[in-house]
Amino acid sequence: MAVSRVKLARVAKDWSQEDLAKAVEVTRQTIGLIEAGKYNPTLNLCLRLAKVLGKTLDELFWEEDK
Amino acid sequence: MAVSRVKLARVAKDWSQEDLAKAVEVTRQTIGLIEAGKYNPTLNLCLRLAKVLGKTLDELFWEEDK
DNA sequence: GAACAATGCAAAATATAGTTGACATAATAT
DNA sequence: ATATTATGTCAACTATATTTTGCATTGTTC
Repeated sequence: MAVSRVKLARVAKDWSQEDLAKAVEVTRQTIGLIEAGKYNPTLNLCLRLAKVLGKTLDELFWEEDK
Repeated sequence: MAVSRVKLARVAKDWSQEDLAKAVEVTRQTIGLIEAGKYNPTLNLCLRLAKVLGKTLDELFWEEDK
């Protein structure tokens, strides 16, 4: 499966999982699980991730097709 | 506070809360709470809501400003 | 004005998002 | 080679999303 767009946006900023975790106030493990696609984050967390990564919700999480 | 865009999209389709709840497979109460802004739904539920309402995540949940 | 559909609200239960602490490993730096 | 940083994973815990049941209220509509 494709690399998560959260991970792409994170490494584009040269941030570690821990850097991102601190920026959105969750743990490193939570970021790891989200990037691994093993998780279903809440809307609030998605919004915080989008903001600190300089992306919109759609850019990080939307999938066009069916 | 402004009316939730989920509610606007729902009434635009002439659906009851229960209609929408069935379409995304949650309870009527969950829809009511989301529309009332008293809730923090999961990403999966947001995606299902967007799809059945014919909107994107950003159209329903993104806020530009700060 | 009784009957019914749509919504709001609330308490108790269940499922799962997110934490904490710890250990293992890979990569890189020194 | 060893110290350090970044990541994966796991078990046990806590917080909260979501369910279930039930009752109250507000329109309709007949």
